[in-house]
Amino acid sequence: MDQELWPSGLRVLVIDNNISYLKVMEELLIKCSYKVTTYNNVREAMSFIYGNEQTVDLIICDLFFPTEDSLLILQEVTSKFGIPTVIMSSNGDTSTVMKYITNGASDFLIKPLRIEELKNIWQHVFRKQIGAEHRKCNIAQHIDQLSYRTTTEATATLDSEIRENNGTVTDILDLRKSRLIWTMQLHRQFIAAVNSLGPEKAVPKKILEIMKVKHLTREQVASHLQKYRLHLRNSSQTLYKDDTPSSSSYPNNESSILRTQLNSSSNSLYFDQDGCMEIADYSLPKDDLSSGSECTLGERNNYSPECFQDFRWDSDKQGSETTYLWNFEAE
DNA sequence: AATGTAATAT
DNA sequence: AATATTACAT
Repeated sequence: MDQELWPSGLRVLVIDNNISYLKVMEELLIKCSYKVTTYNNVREAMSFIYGNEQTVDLIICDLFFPTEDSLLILQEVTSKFGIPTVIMSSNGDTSTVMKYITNGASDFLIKPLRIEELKNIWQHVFRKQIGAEHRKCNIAQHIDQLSYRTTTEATATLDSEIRENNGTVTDILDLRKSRLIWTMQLHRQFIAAVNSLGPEKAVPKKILEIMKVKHLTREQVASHLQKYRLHLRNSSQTLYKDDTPSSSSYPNNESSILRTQLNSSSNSLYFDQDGCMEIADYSLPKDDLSSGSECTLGERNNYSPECFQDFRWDSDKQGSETTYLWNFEAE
């Protein structure tokens, strides 16, 4: 339920003149399941923002001491577009922090940043959303067990903001109604798992293990399997125009399976750029978080992270493009 | 305890 | 329309 929500896909823009530190930041943010864009200078970053102000949810900007360009970002971008901006610096003396905070920074973080600090930066997006009605914030959503308390707080805050503004902010995101989308890639993996198990042995739990997709639940696989078998029955019926049911309970004809694979692969949508294959570092079980044992990213993961995918969907893409279509109900 | 199925909900 | 959830049987 609520404790399983995580704002995956939050689009973070990082600006730092140190390119190697940009890499570090990128890795950390990706581990948080955020989408990352990086720039090593303020000028290019600014021009990017001006063309893409709807696609940036949060800015993390280094404190460029000599020129104070970061102040410029704050005053221009933050106030103009309402994009929350976090300043980071290795120098954290109070007067500096004060200056940036009073100029609109959402937070001031001291380098080097740990992932624990970056995990929670999404909160700034929620807090800042008031008055940002012109922005379309299509944030991909999915499930995680992290930040139980803060997540519920933030969604509660969001709720009240939506009520106050009466719909102007409703397109921000509602973390509570996220659903898995069976992309063709996901479906292919599902099919591969089913086929490798064989029609008799393909049961949700085994399929789930073979697929190795993070956050995918047994129930989701079961639901998909149910529909998949419906699909098989239906297509085998139309194939043979069969009024005499075959001896086996499930039509195990390879042709329908094959056709399914062909159909899906004919729509060759490989998703390399938008992170559907993104590897995230999450642990799996949902248990009682009130027990006080806070889960850190990856610390309870029995599996090596790189063999897992993470399912996500990008709301920029319309579902019809990525969703697997059952051919028996086409049209 | 996990699964299959159908019905129902979102 | 697609996915999630539920209820019940196995």
